[in-house]
Amino acid sequence: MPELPEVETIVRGLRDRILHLEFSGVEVCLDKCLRGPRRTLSEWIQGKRICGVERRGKHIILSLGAEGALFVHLGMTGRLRVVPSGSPREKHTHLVFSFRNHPHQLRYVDSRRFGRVFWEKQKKGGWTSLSRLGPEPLEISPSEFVSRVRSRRREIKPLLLDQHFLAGVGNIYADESLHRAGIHPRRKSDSLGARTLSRLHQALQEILKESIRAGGTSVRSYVDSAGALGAFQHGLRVYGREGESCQTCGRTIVREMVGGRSSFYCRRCQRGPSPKRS
DNA sequence: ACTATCCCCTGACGGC
DNA sequence: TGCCGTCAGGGGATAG
Repeated sequence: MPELPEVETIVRGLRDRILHLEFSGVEVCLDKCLRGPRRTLSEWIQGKRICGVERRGKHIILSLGAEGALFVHLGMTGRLRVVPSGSPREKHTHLVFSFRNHPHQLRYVDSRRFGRVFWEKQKKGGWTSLSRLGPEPLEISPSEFVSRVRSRRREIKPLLLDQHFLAGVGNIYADESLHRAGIHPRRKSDSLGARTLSRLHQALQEILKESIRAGGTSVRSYVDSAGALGAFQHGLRVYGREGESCQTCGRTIVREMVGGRSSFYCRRCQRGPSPKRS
């Protein structure tokens, strides 16, 4: 599941490998991953140069300068890989981008098909397709974060996962930061105190930065643009650790659905909003 | 403005 | 060994 740290890792890798290259074409093997007509993409991309590789939330932005940009959201299992043009295509390769005078291709692979690729012409006032995203967790200040959380009335975990509220946090980092901050995933956002939320803000930033430093978390299928695994899965304290002991207090970590998502937490370190549930 | 539910799709996994 | 049913999961759509 590529979340912010994984996407950041991919973006940094792509920056090293495809920045300044000029697209010579794209082969579309699966229309459904495109938001927009394929003819538009192939015509439009032809001869354009990649002048920036950026991230916004979980989106990868290949900037084509004054012309516009190409956006990639990797969904659950999406990958962007830079590989030699002659190398065998892995299963579920949906898009193959080629470059002028360059021996490598950029390939988009996605077994689950939840990812998508879209493009937009440059216009003033930012990208329309990203305009609804919330602030970046690594850029928002503690006080903004606190007031933003307290202005809503929702369970804290689903709120953290809401990309309109905050852009880039997914299931892994929501669970990890709530554990580090000692907050139960079902606590109502407006019931949390300023000190508690400052702790959450700090935990979130620390964990995201630690994971970026480790090259992301490789659970399931994640690899970076060069095919390398991340290492932050070794730093996870609760995610995927149902039945194991909490490293802080020793109590067994539980898994429970919150807002429709598996949530891993420690009942001692993260006290619930009510002692029972039904 | 928020919640619940469905859908997309495939690999992994359990049962037999 | 293999077939089959079940399910997770990001996010968009839709209904309430």
